[in-house]
Amino acid sequence: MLRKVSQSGHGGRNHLPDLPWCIKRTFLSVARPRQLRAREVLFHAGDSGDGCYLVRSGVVKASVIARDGQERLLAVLGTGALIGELSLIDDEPRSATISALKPCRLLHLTKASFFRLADANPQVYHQALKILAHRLRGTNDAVVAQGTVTVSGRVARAFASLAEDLGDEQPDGRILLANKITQNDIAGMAGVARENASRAINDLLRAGVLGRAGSFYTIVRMAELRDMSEI
Amino acid sequence: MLRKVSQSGHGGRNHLPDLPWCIKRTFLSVARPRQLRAREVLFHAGDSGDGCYLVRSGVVKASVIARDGQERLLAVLGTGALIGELSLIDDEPRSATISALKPCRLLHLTKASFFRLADANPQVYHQALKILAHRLRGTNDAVVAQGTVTVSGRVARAFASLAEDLGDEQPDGRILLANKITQNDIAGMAGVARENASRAINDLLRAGVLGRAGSFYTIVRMAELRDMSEI
DNA sequence: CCAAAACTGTGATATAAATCACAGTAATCG
DNA sequence: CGATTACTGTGATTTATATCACAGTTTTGG
Repeated sequence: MLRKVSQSGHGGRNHLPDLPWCIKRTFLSVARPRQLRAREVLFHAGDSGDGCYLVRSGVVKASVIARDGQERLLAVLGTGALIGELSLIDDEPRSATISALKPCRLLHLTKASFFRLADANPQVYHQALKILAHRLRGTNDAVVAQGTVTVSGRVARAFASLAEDLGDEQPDGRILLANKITQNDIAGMAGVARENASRAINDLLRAGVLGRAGSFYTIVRMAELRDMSEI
Repeated sequence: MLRKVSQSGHGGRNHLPDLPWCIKRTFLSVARPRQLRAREVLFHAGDSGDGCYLVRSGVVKASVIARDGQERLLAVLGTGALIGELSLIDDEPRSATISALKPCRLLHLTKASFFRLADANPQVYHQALKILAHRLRGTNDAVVAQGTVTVSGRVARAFASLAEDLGDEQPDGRILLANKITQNDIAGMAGVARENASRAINDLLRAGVLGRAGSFYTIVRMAELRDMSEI
């Protein structure tokens, strides 16, 4: 989880803030543990589903398959992320597929438990609203960016979003993406062809905005990245 | 407001469902009236703002100006729409500019009143969560569509969204868009050049999916429109 | 009611990005 | 540890969409 950055920077896009204490407490008091092996699917888009999950450790991805078979990655989420809240709230089918990128420990909270606890403690409702509002700001921005920003900008945006969701700030200020990320992942998040993502990534590496060690990227100049992806 | 369609069809995208009774009651009990003249701006993106508004009559548009000066239209909203809920919840600046397309009567609900009432009646929280969850599903879809769907598909999607937000179902099943809509509006919603929106609209008119009377469009075959805009 | 302003339709051209093609490199697993 | 599979980089080509140009039409407001 990202620490300093997520707290200082207001501008997070698809970022799930560290869960507020009252939501965390809700989870810890009644949620049931669930394990995922690497590559295991938690649920598919379209499944009906009860309740939501908290990622206690590991990394998952949220994706949808477009009509033409292309996979669009919505986010890569690490420890502390909350997933499946939409179906918790509205009983509609899962809006995305969640699958594990590494082995995960999750906590599952049923709809019934959530509302029982929230009804008893409106703080929980208030925080849940904040979480959704934050996500909504992020997706609103993404819609506009998608139609306005160029390919390199969208690739920059993908990295910024990854930084928020699973970045780890180092002592020297760089942000380490604590998971192997492929060009396909980036392309899927930015909604561009893999080849063009490749070119854009290399531009960022050459410009020194990004760094790479193996297939682990680091973000060297976050501000610049944000600026590029700004709408 | 759309009636039959909004209730039968699950698939609404950017649609604000008719407000549930408990939210409506909240508004009616404590909100203060506010008038807008045509073209008047309620607030700009970036403004700080307290509280949210309910559209009692008239039509407004929500838009953002991209960095390059291009206006992106997020939605055109009619009677019954709720606007400004994000800042109500999280105290962040307004995420979009709201301006009146015709004279409007609004009701303004302050943050303090909202939370006072909601704390006393968790039903209100539950419904507010549902409203945000619904919007989030819509914007999630829009992000994917934006990157996946062709220009004509996005134009179709813009019309579908307008139908949800201010369509009026006629006895013969057609949906009348109860406001003058320009090609610029459609282009701004679809995120395409005006000229190309023009071509796509004319294709839809020729195909008989849309109809037009003056600058009032009607949706003749909603199912087909949805299908085209599907991701 | 007339002039100015805003909107529309459609061709011609330019351009960003997708797609194709393929060789080189790294990762996985049997 | 060697072989298959997955990932990466980069050129060449094609394609969808933006942009330009401009004439015709409607709407608006003084």
